[in-house]
Amino acid sequence: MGTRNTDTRNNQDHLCRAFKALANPTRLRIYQQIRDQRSGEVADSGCKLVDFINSLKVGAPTVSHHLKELVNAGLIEVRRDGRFLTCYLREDMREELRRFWERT
Amino acid sequence: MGTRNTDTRNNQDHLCRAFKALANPTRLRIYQQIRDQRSGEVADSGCKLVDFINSLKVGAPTVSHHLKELVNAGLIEVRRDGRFLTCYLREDMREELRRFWERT
DNA sequence: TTGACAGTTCGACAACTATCGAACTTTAAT
DNA sequence: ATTAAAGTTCGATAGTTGTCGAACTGTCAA
Repeated sequence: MGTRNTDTRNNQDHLCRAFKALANPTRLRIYQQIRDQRSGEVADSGCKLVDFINSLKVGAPTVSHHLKELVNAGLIEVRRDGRFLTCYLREDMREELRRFWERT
Repeated sequence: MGTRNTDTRNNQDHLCRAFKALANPTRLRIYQQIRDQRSGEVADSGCKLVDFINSLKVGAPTVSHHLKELVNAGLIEVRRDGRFLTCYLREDMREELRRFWERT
């Protein structure tokens, strides 16, 4: 014992937190944009946070907050690139979620 | 115009509502149980609501509420079968979500 | 028809969330 | 050194959500 169904339970929480992060329209948009911009012409391009702030209709503090939620859920990661924050997709998480929705 | 990006937008909302429905541990459990019990030995078996009420650690009103959320999100459907409510997975929705997580 | 079980509706309440403006920090350009 | 832009932190507020108990509505079996 000790291990019990810890794996299953953690996995549940894991998935649940991911779904929660995507359960908000603004965050879902941000996530999709990061996902879709990846594999653009410039390799390793990513999305700049400032572009989200300028394009979305919510303020900078709100975008900052949402981004943190996505990071905490393990869906994306953020790196400083000169003056800007750039967002990258976490492929491992994406793969995990893909597996959840796989056909039986 | 008229059509605009209505499709994309609706799709967004659609997905968002699905993720929201799965963003709660109890609801995620219910969904997974329905999904996993489907294709059991007895064809068209489904899960009875009463079993959820007895196995989960939340009360009947709460289970009732959660089930409605899953139905409203289009993830499952519910039919009366004699004295019991039985839950079935909505394969169309599952397919839509599978596509969302597909590899690029 | 009565009783028991299955499930819903309602009102309440605590906890959580999205958003904002204001004030702050950090980074780089001049 | 100044300045400007990028981003964060804080406190407040309005709205949403999960849960419950109590009271209600079926639905079947005896």
